[in-house]
Amino acid sequence: MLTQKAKYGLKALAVLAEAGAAAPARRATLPIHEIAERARAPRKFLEAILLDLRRHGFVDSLRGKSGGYALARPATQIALSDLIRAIDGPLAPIPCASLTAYRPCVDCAEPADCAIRRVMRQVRDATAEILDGTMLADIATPTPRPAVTALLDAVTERA
Amino acid sequence: MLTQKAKYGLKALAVLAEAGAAAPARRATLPIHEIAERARAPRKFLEAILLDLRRHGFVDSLRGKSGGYALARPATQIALSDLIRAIDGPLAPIPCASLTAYRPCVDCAEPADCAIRRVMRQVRDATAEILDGTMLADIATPTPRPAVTALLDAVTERA
DNA sequence: TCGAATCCCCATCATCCCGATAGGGTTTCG
DNA sequence: CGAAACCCTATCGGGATGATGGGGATTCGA
Repeated sequence: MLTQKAKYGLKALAVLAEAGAAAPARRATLPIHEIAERARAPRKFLEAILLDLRRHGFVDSLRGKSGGYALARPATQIALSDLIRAIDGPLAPIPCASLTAYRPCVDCAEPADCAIRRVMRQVRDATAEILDGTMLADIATPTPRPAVTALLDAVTERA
Repeated sequence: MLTQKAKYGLKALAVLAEAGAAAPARRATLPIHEIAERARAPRKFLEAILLDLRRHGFVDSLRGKSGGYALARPATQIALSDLIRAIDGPLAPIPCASLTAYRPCVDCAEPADCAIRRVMRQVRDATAEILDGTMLADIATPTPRPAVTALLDAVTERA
């Protein structure tokens, strides 16, 4: 399960990406109350999340009046997988199926023989492939055009 | 995350499937202490899980002396996806991306426009495809043959 | 220089889930 | 009858989750 925290984090950074796309000249810096409003996230809670994302190097912060948060890198270079890992931890359904944070199971005799691990590794790989390939820029909607998004949705709906 | 509960459940049913494969004549019925031992699961905890799986129709139980649990259907007809859904709930990372248990997000304006939902739907679909296609029989090891499993593992390892 | 806006940090909180155990009731076989 | 098994309910500690509050530090702009 994606936690609410990670979801707010994604939405917040998407907001930043959108603001950046609107004014490509310099990096958009938004104060937290504005991010919170646009992302529909509780202000105080979001604050903790953004602090965390700053420590992880996803955003830069500017203190003092007219301060705020900005993306540390271009939105085309921030993969959702990294973001989610930073907030929620490994993508794999179980630790023994993780590549980035492998930990053996206590209740399994031979990890190499474990069929469950093998299946969960497949799930992890499939998930990682999607999330590695989806950048922040891909989920930031420059300006929502109803006709296009409805069409796109119909396609994904069918899958 | 796959809960420990679901993992024990999978392992327990795999044990049942293995016992059934060893003696294909009639369905194997094993007492819980034996299942617990082979699956390396705490006996009492497993009891609650198997009770639950019975209510969901995955296993039949026999009461009284020389009783036990048996698969309600052939192991080739029980998909991991159904098992996991029964114990852990929806496969989708977020409720609004679930097919079998859709619930709209409170913090999203237009579900149809939500890019996060779209990505998570992809993840869900990929996960479901793997788990729908993997049957209990696929994770039950009839008799472990080290050479073969090592080879298989090398393949999945590379992925 | 002052003050307001902002980020920064810590502590706390209620609630729920997770993993597990205890104890006793009911059924059935031998 | 009695032993072995399933069945059910209650409980419990610990940790994660989703927040909120208060107050300190920093900086811009008037």
